[in-house]
Amino acid sequence: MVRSNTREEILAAAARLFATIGYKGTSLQVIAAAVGCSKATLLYHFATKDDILATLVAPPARDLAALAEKLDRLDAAAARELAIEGFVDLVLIYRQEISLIFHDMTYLFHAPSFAELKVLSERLAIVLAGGSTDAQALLGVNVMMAGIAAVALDRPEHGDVDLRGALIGVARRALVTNA
Amino acid sequence: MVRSNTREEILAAAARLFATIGYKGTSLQVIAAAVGCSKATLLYHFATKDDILATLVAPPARDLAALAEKLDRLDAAAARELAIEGFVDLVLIYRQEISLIFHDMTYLFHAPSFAELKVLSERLAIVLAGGSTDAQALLGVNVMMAGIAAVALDRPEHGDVDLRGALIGVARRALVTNA
DNA sequence: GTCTATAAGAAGATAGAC
DNA sequence: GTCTATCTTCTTATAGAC
Repeated sequence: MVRSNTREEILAAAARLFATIGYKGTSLQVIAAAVGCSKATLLYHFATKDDILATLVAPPARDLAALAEKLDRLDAAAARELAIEGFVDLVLIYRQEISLIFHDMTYLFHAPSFAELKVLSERLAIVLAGGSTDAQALLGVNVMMAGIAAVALDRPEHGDVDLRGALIGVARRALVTNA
Repeated sequence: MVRSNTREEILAAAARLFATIGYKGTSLQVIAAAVGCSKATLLYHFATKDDILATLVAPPARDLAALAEKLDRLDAAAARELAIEGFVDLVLIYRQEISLIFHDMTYLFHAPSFAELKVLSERLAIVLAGGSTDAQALLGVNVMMAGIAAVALDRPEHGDVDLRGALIGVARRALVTNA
């Protein structure tokens, strides 16, 4: 079969499959079947299976880095407000990619290319905790982040305006406002 | 090597590995290495790899069923209070098992033996939403449940008294008190 | 109850035809 | 750019010795 955008179709199928059944649980065979091509075609467009994963994770990682940089230039309270909205927006834009990051975090974070991602998400967590590194505040942040990422994948339909507001609402409530 | 409790050692190693790197990501080879026995010994104690998983999930499923039955006999407000504490206690007691359930939910829920677990967790979610099936209330519940389950695994150390209180606090805050 | 050896198949990846 | 065929390694599971 001849296509103009096989590469994009592979990425779309892989994102969906990785997010739902995990990286390890998704074989090249399954991705190829979803796209309607052979395993060899997958490996013509991407050097390895890991390469597909890295390609998927790069854009959200780039946007998270940009968000972290913005946060650095704000005081704690303003940073936290932007962090909440920025995190929810990232999750909504990249819901599949972020679901897979949380799904396979243990596996992913052993890869060197994800060390940066880990550092960035820890910086975001501290900002969400209001600048504190207090264990209880960070616990609330981690519950909120993991919960929102897990939930976002289950709502791939539209009506995202409401979903955005609802997620921001949950995030605000979950975070202790100890100011 | 001769042991008195190989079966229990297998279950302990499998729980830890399934929770951290997922069911599909954990091979019998890896479990056997962790236990210090051969793959054949694993399959002497358990018929299949799936049998190990089913054995691990059975106790939390049984306790969740018991909790759901208790909740049925309370009014909405009292049920919600018990549901919050009951859920956090379940997560703390069975943190590895529950982490693996959330980790491999998509995979697991295709198996018929997990249909009951899905029904039970949905019933719990409705109680946590204060008896309502309103989409926004259920969203908060789902964020809270997934977030708490995800976070609990990362805290295998002691100090569980504080962790229990902190998780209950997050849960109460995340749930909308629209009474 | 535990082991080694092995079967049967699926995994990721490569070679080479078209 | 896509395919079929193949390689190697790893998977789950079984057979049979001890």
